[in-house]
Amino acid sequence: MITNKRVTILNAAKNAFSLFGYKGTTVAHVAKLAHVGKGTIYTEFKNKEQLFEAVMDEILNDLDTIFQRVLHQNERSLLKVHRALYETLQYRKEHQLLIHLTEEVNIHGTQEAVSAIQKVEQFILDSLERAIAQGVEQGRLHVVNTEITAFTIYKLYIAFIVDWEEKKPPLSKEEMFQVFENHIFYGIAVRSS
Amino acid sequence: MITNKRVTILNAAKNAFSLFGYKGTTVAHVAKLAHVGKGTIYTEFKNKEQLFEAVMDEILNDLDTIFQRVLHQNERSLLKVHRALYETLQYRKEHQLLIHLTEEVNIHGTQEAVSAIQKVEQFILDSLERAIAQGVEQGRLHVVNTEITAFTIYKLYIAFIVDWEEKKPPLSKEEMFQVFENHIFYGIAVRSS
DNA sequence: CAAATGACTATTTTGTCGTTTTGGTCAATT
DNA sequence: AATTGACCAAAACGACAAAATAGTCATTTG
Repeated sequence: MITNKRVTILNAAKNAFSLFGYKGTTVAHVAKLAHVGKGTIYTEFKNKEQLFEAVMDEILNDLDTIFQRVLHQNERSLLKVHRALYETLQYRKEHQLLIHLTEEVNIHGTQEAVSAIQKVEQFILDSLERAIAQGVEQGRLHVVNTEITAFTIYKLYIAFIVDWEEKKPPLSKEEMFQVFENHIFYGIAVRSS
Repeated sequence: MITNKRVTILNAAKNAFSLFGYKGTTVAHVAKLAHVGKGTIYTEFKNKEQLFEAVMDEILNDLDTIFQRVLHQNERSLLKVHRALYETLQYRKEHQLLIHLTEEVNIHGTQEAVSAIQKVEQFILDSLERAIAQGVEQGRLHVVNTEITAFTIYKLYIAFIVDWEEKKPPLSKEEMFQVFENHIFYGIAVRSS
């Protein structure tokens, strides 16, 4: 066995949490998936919560990778921010674990699920804010308060990806970009003179 | 007694629902508040659900009044839309019943509460869309799709009035307007030439 | 006698308590 | 020394009883 114990357990846990959510996965189940005894898990992780946090950290890493990759591409600020956010939320939407956690928060009020989602949300907001600040420094964006702007853009995307799709056909990546461009970026005001 | 039976019951119900939400108010309680027998309620309303819907209709009426009043003032489109939405959401936020209903939806998944809130939300979206269409006709706004723009603006306000306040000090009416103006109306793009 | 009523019934909600499951430990095993 | 799974206390579940509530209807009332 070349992979070490910790990684093996972590992968098993990632799968289990992804399939069944936080409450839905038992430590015994993770142990079975990882082909280790239950006690072994407790030699690597203090308790179930810490195991879960380790898994979440991996996911935050994935998100970071996505953000870094997109933000280093050579595009105009606007498109960058859009692409970064869109891909992040797409990943978030597709990732079974995050879906399960969101459902868990609505059904039981699992504390772990709540703070996990908050952590992910805060991470996205922070990354977004940095991207915007970058645009401001380059003189490409006119922004009074980067935190407010990051919040605005984030909520707008969430609204379209989550709420809009509850009653209307989903917007494509390009349509989302149009909305973003027309509203946030250029504004709906008709310019006189 | 000059007020008729139906109105008396409706007022009592409005108070009761406002104080305790849908699940929290019992028909017996409404009867006592209205100083009528429980059976009397069932001569005017088919069941608890219909009584509740009658109360909700009154509230939608209030909202309509607010919208009409603001929209007939002589101001530029932007300010109108802002003011209409802000006052509507302010009313919504202050009205005990709507607060209780929102909480109810989060705790139990009361069907009545869900559809009531959806109804209110749809009403606001429709009114907003009409206000925007008006601005477009007058050549004051450049909008591709009034439904999408209404949705965008509405969600933005909700985000600031509900989510933002969970972690940051609330924005004043003027600050809200600034955000609205900077992002949706003028856009954050820096204009060259 | 038509409208109003509250005691009554059927249904839903809440509380309880014994059973099962699960997170975490630790003495036995490798 | 590292690993393990039987074991234990605590939490979750669920079946059932008790309480609360929506809705009905025979009786009362103005």
